[in-house]
Amino acid sequence: MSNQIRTRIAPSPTGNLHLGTARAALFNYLFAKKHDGKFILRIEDTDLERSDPRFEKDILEGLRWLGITWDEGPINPTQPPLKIRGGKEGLYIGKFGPYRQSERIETYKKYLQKLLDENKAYYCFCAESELEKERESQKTVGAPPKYSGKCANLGAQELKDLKKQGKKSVIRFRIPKNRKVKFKDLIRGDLEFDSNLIGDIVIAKDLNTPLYNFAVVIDDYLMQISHIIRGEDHISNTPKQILMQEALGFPTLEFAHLPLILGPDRTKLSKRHGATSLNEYKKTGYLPEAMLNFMAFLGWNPKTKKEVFSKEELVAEFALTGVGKSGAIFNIERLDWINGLYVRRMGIDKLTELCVPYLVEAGYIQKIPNSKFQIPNKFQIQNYKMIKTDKKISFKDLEKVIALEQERIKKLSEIPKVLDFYFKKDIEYEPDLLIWKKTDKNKIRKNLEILQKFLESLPEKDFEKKNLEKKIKNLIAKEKMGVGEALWPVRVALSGKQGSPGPFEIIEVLKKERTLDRIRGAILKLSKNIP
RNA sequence: GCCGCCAUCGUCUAGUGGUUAGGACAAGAGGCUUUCAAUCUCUAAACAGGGGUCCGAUUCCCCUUGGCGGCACCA
Repeated sequence: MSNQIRTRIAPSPTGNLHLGTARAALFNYLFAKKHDGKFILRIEDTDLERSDPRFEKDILEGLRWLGITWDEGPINPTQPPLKIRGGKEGLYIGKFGPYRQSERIETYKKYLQKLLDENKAYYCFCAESELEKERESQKTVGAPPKYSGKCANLGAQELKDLKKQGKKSVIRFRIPKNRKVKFKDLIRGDLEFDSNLIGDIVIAKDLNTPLYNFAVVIDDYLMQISHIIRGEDHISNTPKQILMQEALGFPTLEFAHLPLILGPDRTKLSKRHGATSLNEYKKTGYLPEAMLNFMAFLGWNPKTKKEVFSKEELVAEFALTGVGKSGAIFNIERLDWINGLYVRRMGIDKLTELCVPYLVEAGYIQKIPNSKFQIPNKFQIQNYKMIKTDKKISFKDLEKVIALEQERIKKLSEIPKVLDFYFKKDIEYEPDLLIWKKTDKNKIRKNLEILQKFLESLPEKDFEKKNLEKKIKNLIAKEKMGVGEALWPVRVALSGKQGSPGPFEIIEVLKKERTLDRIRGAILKLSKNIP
């Protein structure tokens, strides 16, 4: 069992789920699954000041949204899948909750005491301001900024006195001198650090307040993590952690440092580059499958020409050897492309379901109470009322409307804007937009009038794309109108847009009455516009 | 400043001691078409520089340059 691959993601709940963290989670997940191992989630909330349950919730929900599930954790005592516990907030997703460092303080205390007893760690009473000054002066001399070791060898009496005075202290780990710390990074190869360049690091504020570098070492050991896959920004923490593992008698483990995700200016992706939280992308209407596919290619590639991967395919193909060494710029155009791809491939019922919230938010539709029903093996759907026109719309009709734009949108949030012509009562546009190329205005108006009359004569049931297209095309030929001169103005009259779905498709969803209203409106506009 | 990591089209990248240096996104041109989108075809676009090693380096080594990361009583 000890040979089992076990990976983990260890986010701190001091912010929403960052893209970098999500990608690291994905790589850890893929690596574990590929090798029939376990993937673990551990919330690193040792910094109580900055940690917030809200962020923990965001992290868990984000991972769940992506379909990155963890295989261990405290068992959910209350069966519902997503539940906020009273008192201390926490939540479970599926069967397991996350491990939380804040709940393991006693464990760390034991090991902290052990290091102290063995004189591998010591109390330090230096004030922060003192240390800062020290670092400053070291920098000006060109020396590596590190702790001087002032408190490293305090006598027992001295220590007692300082404690008695109530002087504030922290616990430092004694970094062994003259050590070349070597380790093999699975992505970068052999790496080496000189221990003399590392100062004795603070591993806890006190026995009950461990700090990151210490808690990670303990947990990775106790949770039997086999591979640490994390961002490149942790490379320089690695020698410290290895030295601590040695001091505690823990076996060492494998490391793999991922290239960073960069902003367009090639610096580590951060807020000033725009959205860095996964939930912002979710809100914009990126699909989890697309997000996953996109993130996997940030630093990894399958060495084949295949670009589109499901989660299962990623698991099958993933290998650490396919991970590159240099940072990758977060290229949103590529994300848009791949998201559009997934939008186009999606079943229309599912797509419609996902678009509804955006239409609700835009104030176009609202739920009709008690109209819910279940699609077998799928999800609950319901009917809606269109706010602007005060008409009902069934889920089926809504599907037809969304389908108009399925191949035109890149992300779900675009849907209200491109479909406003359907949900609004009246549309606004410049009369000149009705003019096809350089066609004469009167000609355009005449064409519209011919089409108007023709449509008026048609029964409601003929307002169906295939049928209608044939009939109108016949009419155009018969009247010798010219396809563009006839169809462009109709399309504009119906959509009010430079670009939109075709006129027949729009007519089908708009139906007879609304179609004719709009054509009449267009004719009126053109008449007014004549000098 | 110190330590470390990295370096192929604008971007993500494949690749090799001898290649027309390949693909994708984006860009441009064209086809289809009433518009947009989708789709199809085509075009332009890269081995940071300098030394070695070698018959031969984009590839191996060194240096330079550049970029980035870390250097907390954050993680």
